[in-house]
Amino acid sequence: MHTYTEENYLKAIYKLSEHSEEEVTTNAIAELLETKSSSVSDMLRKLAEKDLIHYTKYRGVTLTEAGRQVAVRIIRKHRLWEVFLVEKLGLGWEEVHPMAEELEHIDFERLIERLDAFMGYPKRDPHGDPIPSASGEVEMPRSCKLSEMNLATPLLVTGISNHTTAFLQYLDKLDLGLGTKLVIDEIMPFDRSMLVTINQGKQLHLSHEVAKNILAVVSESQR
Amino acid sequence: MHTYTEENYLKAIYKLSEHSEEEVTTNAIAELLETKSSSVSDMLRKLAEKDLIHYTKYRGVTLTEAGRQVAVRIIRKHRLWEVFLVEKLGLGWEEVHPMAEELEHIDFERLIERLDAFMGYPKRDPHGDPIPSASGEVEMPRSCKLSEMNLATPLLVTGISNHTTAFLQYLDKLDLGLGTKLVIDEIMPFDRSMLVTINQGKQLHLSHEVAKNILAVVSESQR
DNA sequence: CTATAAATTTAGACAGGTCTAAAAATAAGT
DNA sequence: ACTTATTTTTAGACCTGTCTAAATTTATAG
Ligand SMILES: [Mn+2]
Ligand SMILES: [Mn+2]
Ligand SMILES: [Mn+2]
Ligand SMILES: [Mn+2]
Repeated sequence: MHTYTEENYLKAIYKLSEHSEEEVTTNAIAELLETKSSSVSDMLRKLAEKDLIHYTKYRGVTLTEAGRQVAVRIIRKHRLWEVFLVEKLGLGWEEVHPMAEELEHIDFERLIERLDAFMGYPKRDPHGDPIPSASGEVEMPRSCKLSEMNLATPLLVTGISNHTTAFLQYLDKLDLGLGTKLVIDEIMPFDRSMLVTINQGKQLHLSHEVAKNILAVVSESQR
Repeated sequence: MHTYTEENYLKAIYKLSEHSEEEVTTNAIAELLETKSSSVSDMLRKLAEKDLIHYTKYRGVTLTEAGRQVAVRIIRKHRLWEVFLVEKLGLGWEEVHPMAEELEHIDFERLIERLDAFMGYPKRDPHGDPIPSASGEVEMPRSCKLSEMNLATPLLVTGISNHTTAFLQYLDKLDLGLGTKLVIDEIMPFDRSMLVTINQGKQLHLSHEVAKNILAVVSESQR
């Protein structure tokens, strides 16, 4: 249908516009895709030609409905494969992302549908991200960055917004993962690092950078 | 490592040299890959440059050991994925080949190894083809074409050498698959079609073209 | 051995994608 | 408003892989 490259551009634009209403910039895409902005400019022209994006030169881009459908479908496949790799093949959540980056481009309706069924129609991937439905709906979870939450409130870790191997391995070492209960005990003003207690036990010291990449909700159990 | 295209050429050369000692010709590759012979010539020059094939202009090609390793590894992945698609996802043997054509290019050592383990280290794919080992050994099954076997001998179907959807669906309709026991009752001299009895029951009429693509061995039970 | 046919390779063009360097447009600073 | 800095786009080149048409080599048939 589309080339792998086109798909990667559409996915990048989707991810960059996911959490804000602003137009996506050429440089932002170049940085995410580790390519040059001149290459991005070129590709934007082509994608606009195919009506996959709205593009005004020098002004940035947004996805058209057609472009959004393509992007969401890729993300659906990416996350379904990640569930498979972790749940069925027993691979670690820190190593599956690069594999899913390639598997996501394979496009057979029956394969996706069967994979979904085999996994029991999962709602979230191993990093806590929502799996878009076959019709392209994405449930936007209302979790917040740990770095923006309040002291002394029972919290539940529901997502990780940095999928690099290094970061996920670090969380493993800390014994911190999806479903971990935690309370912020103290926030250091000078570097915004924090002390937290996990699962009513061990106390950890998390840098602001780490806390920014952990998503949490206020724990149900206290309501 | 290599591009998908290079991999497809190496696989094609492997398949064409699998059952004969002769050099593989440019035209044979072009036909298998549904491309033009001028494109093949070009690619052969590049593959020889990378020492993946032995190539003498106008004389045909053979794989080097390095080239063979690449080809066999692709085939290993192709067949492992086919087992997964049929055994775990419940897809039909007639529809998995195009999917495996794409999955075979995804190359992560740990993924292959885990997939192999998940499937219980299968020896054959859903079409009866042997799955190469991780170290590149391929057990060459000594089955023969049904079209070349003798009358009145108990036979066992062990492989299918045509993976097209149309052919496999036809076999499904005939109730003929891997593991089917059969005896050749009669061979019509004028068109070499044959009457066979399967599983000691139904009698079928198979064209020579069909019989050529069914692989069988003399059934153990009679020895 | 020579003429023709078949197979193969080369030449030249093109499409998709990337890069560097240069030009153009927009944003920022005073 | 004017000048400078930043962002973005264009120009020109290159790489991979494909094609058609033409040239070359090898095979086949008298
Ligand atoms: Mn991922
Ligand atoms: Mn994920
Ligand atoms: Mn196959
Ligand atoms: Mn097969």
